Amino acid sequence: MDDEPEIIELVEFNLKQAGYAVTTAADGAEALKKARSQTPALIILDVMLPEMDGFEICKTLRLDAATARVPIIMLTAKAAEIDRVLGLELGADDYLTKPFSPRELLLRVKKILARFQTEEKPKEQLRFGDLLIDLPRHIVSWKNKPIEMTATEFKLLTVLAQRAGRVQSRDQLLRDVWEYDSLIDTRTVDTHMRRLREKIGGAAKHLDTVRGVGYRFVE
Amino acid sequence: MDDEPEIIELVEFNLKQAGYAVTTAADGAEALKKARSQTPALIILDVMLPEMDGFEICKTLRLDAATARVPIIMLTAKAAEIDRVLGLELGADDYLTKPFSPRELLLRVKKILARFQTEEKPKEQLRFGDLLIDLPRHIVSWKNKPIEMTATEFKLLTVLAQRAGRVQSRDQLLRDVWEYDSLIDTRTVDTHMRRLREKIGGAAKHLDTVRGVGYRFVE
DNA sequence: ACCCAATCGTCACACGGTTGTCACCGGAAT
DNA sequence: ATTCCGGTGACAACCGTGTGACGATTGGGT
Repeated sequence: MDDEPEIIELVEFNLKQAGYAVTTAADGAEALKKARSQTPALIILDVMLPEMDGFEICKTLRLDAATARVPIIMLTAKAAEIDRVLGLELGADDYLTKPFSPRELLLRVKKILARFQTEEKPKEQLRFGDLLIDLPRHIVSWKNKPIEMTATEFKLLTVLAQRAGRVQSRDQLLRDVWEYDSLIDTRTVDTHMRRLREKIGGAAKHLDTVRGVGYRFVE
Repeated sequence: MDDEPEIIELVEFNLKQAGYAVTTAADGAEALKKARSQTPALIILDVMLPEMDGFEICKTLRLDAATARVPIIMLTAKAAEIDRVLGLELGADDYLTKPFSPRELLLRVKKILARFQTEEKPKEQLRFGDLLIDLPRHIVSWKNKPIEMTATEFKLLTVLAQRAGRVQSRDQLLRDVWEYDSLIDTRTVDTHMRRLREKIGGAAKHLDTVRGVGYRFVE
């Protein structure tokens, strides 16, 4: 599902060669329609598409119950987009940066399919020592005692924990936690970090401030 | 990474002769461990190995995110194995049948490295001997001990290290590190270089002053 | 419909670390 | 010998972050 014919053909040829059944789509609308009716085992999606871009399609696929669980591999030209692609907002399962080799493509496809066939879902729980974050249940506990927190605080903690070790700038956090771009002050992040730290008590040692850069969850 | 000492030596000698940095491993477990910690640019793997055979190692390397993208050349005695080696299941990038000539080995190595250099992602880590710069984590360590530094110092070090070997003028550094054009004195760079050198201690040997021109990171 | 509590975004203030600048000095280049 | 350039120490201004408080909004309960 791509705009550039050569890339479509390259992907299609190699996957068919390897024995996979392939369906292609010329634009976003067609892609969504086919994905919904056929529920494929895997979707390969180019970021650059006519009309609706790959990001939009990815989000839409995730919202529809019929396709929400189908793994998605994104094709992107920019390495800078990787974080966003794999992040919460889009939730792609893997990516390939153009140009890529056929072998690379097949490897990714095989890896993703293998992972999903063994029912290994994206993690539902994050554990760091005594800190436990249960995503579907929306529960955080410290030393087996539940910690009350608001939805925003939960999401902030989740985003940081899922990128454990990597520093997240305030802008990045605003995008991923608040989900719309910087209509709000970046200092708001500070306030929420403070409230989060107060509430999680001892687990606050996981929340690092990296001066001049942002915040980081350390294990 | 081979069992037969002569072959290991042959490969190692010839690659070093050609200017490549080589690490060897005596068995599969050691190979996996080293591959994971060093993430080499290329792995040469003998099919015949004690304990775990080359096929297993190849599969394991492909499954680990740290080594999944590293190209692999397999050494095999049997021409009949070639299909399997290059096929999807193993996904090696090339092979050599024993016996092979040093010239042949070098040709393959060169070819594979050239192919893969074009699809490399921007590096997340820079390593120079005992000095490690981790960009997403925003951490610098020397001999595995973290070094505290400010955001500006980190960026200065990063910019220099990413252009390792090439001299950067003070103006260039002001543009790339401070990101706006020379509202500040070029001598400010000197001060930051001093502070950086103080903090990174032994690693300061990497930071060269090129009199009359600027600064350079040497490996 | 009304009230109350909880949550959220913003602001002002304070403090400490960080940063840019300068003057001075020693050594390299000519 | 002289000039020029980079290293060094000191310092004041500034910036970034933590913090307490406040008003707006929301949502649930009565």
